[in-house]
Amino acid sequence: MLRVFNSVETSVQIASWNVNSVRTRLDQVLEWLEQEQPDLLCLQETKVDDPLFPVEAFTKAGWHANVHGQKSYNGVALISRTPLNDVRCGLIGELPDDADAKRLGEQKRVISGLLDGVRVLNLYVPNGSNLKSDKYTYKLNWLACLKRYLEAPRQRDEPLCMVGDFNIAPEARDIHDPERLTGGIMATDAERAALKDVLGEQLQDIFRLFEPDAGHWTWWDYRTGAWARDRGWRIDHIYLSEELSGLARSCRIHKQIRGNEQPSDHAPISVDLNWPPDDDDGWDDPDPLDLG
DNA sequence: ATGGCAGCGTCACGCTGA
Repeated sequence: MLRVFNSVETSVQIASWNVNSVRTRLDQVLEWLEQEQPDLLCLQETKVDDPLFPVEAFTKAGWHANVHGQKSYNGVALISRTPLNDVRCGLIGELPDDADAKRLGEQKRVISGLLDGVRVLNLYVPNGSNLKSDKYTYKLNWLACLKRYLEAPRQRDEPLCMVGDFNIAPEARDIHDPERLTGGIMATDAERAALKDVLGEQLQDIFRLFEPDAGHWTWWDYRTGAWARDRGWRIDHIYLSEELSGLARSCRIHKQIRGNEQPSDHAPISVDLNWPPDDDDGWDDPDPLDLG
């Protein structure tokens, strides 16, 4: 819920976590919510059909759950302290009679809702498998569809917080071994260009506003002892539209969660925003870079 | 160059993820 720091300053925390099965990770998710108390947690890879989603466990703990899932694969959810407004599932609905969008919507990868007037868009971008796979083409098509979705007038008018598992490392500094891995899946020029196209001039990778260095990862492969060797990728991101990016106080990767017993292969990420903006207190807003 | 680990569905192992 909104935390009041003084009479005029409020803050909202939005988080994202690919949990790799919400049922297997349920206790860890509830524990993290209890500790961190975000206003909204966006989940990806819930891997469960809606009737089997453990809604009650969240309700009992005082959370609201909006779900958009499927059996075994994909699946996204919004877990919030207060009810969200105008929850929408999928990219379709904004692109009338678009067969391509409908086909891409068969996989449950998108859910969004309004939190205090901010459109929070929770994404699970396709992985793409390998460069020769049909899934790779699907990934690029999916990103092109997302771009058109964001360009629709209704989307452009709302302050946007776009979060999730993007399955793309935007730059060399987002991979533990860029020399070896650049050009492979999650690090091709085509994927990076498609993501840049989605972002346009308006959406900022908010983690990079606070941390320019390499060595900050959100995903560590289960195999090859990647976690023990800290060989990771930064593929989970938070993007903010122009009116929000100046209000970010911090952006954190909750790395220690990857060290849990039976962990997800992803760590949560979160952003703290001064929201709603305070514009009538007679003081200049502090530079968020000075607060890191 | 390849596989490795984990979860799912369904009960021995193939599919998928990243």
